[in-house]
Amino acid sequence: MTIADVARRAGVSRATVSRVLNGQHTVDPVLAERVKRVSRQLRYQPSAIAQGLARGATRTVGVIVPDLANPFFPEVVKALTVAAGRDDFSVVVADSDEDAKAELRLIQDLSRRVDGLILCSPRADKADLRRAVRKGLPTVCTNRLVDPPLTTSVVIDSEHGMHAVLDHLAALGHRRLAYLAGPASSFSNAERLRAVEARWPDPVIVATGSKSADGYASVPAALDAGVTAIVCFNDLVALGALARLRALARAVPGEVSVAGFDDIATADFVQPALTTVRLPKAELGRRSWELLRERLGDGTSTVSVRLEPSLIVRESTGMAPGSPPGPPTGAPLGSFESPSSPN
Amino acid sequence: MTIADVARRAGVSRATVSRVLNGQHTVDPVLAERVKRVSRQLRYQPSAIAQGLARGATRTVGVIVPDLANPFFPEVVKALTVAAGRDDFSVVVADSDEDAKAELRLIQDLSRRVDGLILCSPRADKADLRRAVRKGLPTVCTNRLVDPPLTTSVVIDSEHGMHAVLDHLAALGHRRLAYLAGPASSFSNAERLRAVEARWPDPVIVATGSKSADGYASVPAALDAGVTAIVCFNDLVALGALARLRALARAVPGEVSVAGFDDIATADFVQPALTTVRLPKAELGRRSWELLRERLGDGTSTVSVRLEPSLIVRESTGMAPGSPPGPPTGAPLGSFESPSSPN
DNA sequence: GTGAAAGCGCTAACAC
DNA sequence: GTGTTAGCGCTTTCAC
Repeated sequence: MTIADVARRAGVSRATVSRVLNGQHTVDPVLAERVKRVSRQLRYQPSAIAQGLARGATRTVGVIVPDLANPFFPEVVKALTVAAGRDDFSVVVADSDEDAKAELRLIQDLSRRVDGLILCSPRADKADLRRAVRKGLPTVCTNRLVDPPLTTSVVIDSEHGMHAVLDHLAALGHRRLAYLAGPASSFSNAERLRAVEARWPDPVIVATGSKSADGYASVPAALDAGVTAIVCFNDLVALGALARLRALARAVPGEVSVAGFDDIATADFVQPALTTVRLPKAELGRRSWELLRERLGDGTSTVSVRLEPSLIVRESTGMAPGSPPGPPTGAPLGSFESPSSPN
Repeated sequence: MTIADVARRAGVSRATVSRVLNGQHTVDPVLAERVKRVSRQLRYQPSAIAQGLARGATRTVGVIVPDLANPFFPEVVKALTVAAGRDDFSVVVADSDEDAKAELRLIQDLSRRVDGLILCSPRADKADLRRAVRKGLPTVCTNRLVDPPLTTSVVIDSEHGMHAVLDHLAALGHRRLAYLAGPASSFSNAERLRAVEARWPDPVIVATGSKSADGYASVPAALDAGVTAIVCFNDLVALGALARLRALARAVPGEVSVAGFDDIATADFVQPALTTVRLPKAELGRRSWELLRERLGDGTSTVSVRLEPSLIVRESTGMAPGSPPGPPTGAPLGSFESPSSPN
């Protein structure tokens, strides 16, 4: 079932079929109608492969994420897909399983079949990334700055987000705090880590991963250091931490407060509901697409975008044990939102 | 950067380059080495598009899921991707957002660019599905039987799974039970629904969706009917139900027991830990690939596979209020696992 | 307005 | 062994 079949049955040339099917208005309405009818009854579907080769473009973009099982990424991908779809682009998703090598392989593989790439929270190191993307196709990164002129990024103001939780916790009277640090290869983690260390006196840093099981495993280390507050790399880790604290019979937020990052849907459905730094997931996806679309066009837009997170205070954070009753001495923060702004 | 560039620089024909790069051993080792060296230093990457057109096959399969944000699907997809990767196939994932129309569009779109399709829990109706897949490329469905000879499936024995929870609940003394039914378009839901109605006397059926917010919203209706046990379409819904019960100050499992389906990772990290029917997600993915691979080969393997779920008893289910203390009268079930078996 | 023909980058007969 | 050649299914000048 090729364009030739349609052309023959419609008594026109393949060129004409192509014109009609691509909405060129330069065709006799009568012929156009005939072509449409025939291709409909033949259930003709042009081969995207052949179109891709002939056009030199596939109208497809690839997005690579470290872990689809972390609901954060699907949220971003969904918004991205909708936005790209509006511009008639398809998106294909791939999961690197938090593995830098696999990520690099996926970049290579996808590069051969798509018009552009969106790397969500890429884990590969700078040099490898630069090499993989070099001379390659239009690429945008989310959650990471990579060689700015080469690649354009949409990032989150992690410092702001971290400061927001930290100030909130300080106002509640907490003095000893732990940060459950995520993957060493995560740029967001590095930024968050830097922000805690800069803002909080002598924080306890516990290296962990990005999954609930990691959070579960890391709680004892934090507790041993005598903390009353635990800030986690992400919500999945925070969920694990909550579970461990419960297993250890530590009241949350009575004895220890817990906060996460991301604001995945589940954060609001657990007990106690999770206080977290919400990242604008949908906007992250949308903006990523917009940036990529620009690069796909003229090619050399070099602006990056920075989005602002917002603190969502729920039930997992409260007064530090032994703090004076009544409102905290710091300014009440509550749940504040900051508008995101381009940069 | 095409194969012609490599050929020129290596002083051979394009055919030879192609042979070398495709691992044909029919080439002079000296030439082969030279070709490899040149293509390496030119950083040559064959165009998957051109290869696809020339070979008539892309070595890529598409998988369509209703909702990537439900961790159940990423688990399946991950296992599927690993299995396909072992056979040198790439996987592209698409999310239909629980929308039958979108799903059909995705089938159409992907059909034009992949060698085979895996439809996870497809939501479109039988007729549309049959039409979309008809004469189309090799397809396998998971979680749904669709026109068996046309499409081959890997399904879960939902009846068995439902019976397991139901028996467990009955043994705990429950008499009034609600089933929070998922999307009407879900085959799994239809099967589970049929199983409750066949096995439980006068169950309360509450129509809901597939997300936590749906579960949250549906709890009052169940409570109004005076139930002491709630079985949910999936774990996400169960998480929402748990949250609502807490908001309503109903003790779980003291006053009401809750169970889900799937066993997503989070099920074990919430409070109380969720009793659920575990579906063999990894095996679902693996078997789907194996079935598709067979169809990709000779083409007409027509066997389907049925996998067995297992009841995982955690903390969200307990004795019905007012039941006699001591062990339940029914046979103790605990957490039992049944080996999955082909069919 | 329409068709013929060239070509996208690759593979695979088929000769040599 | 290796090169020549003919496509794969489509788009797109370029004549007519």
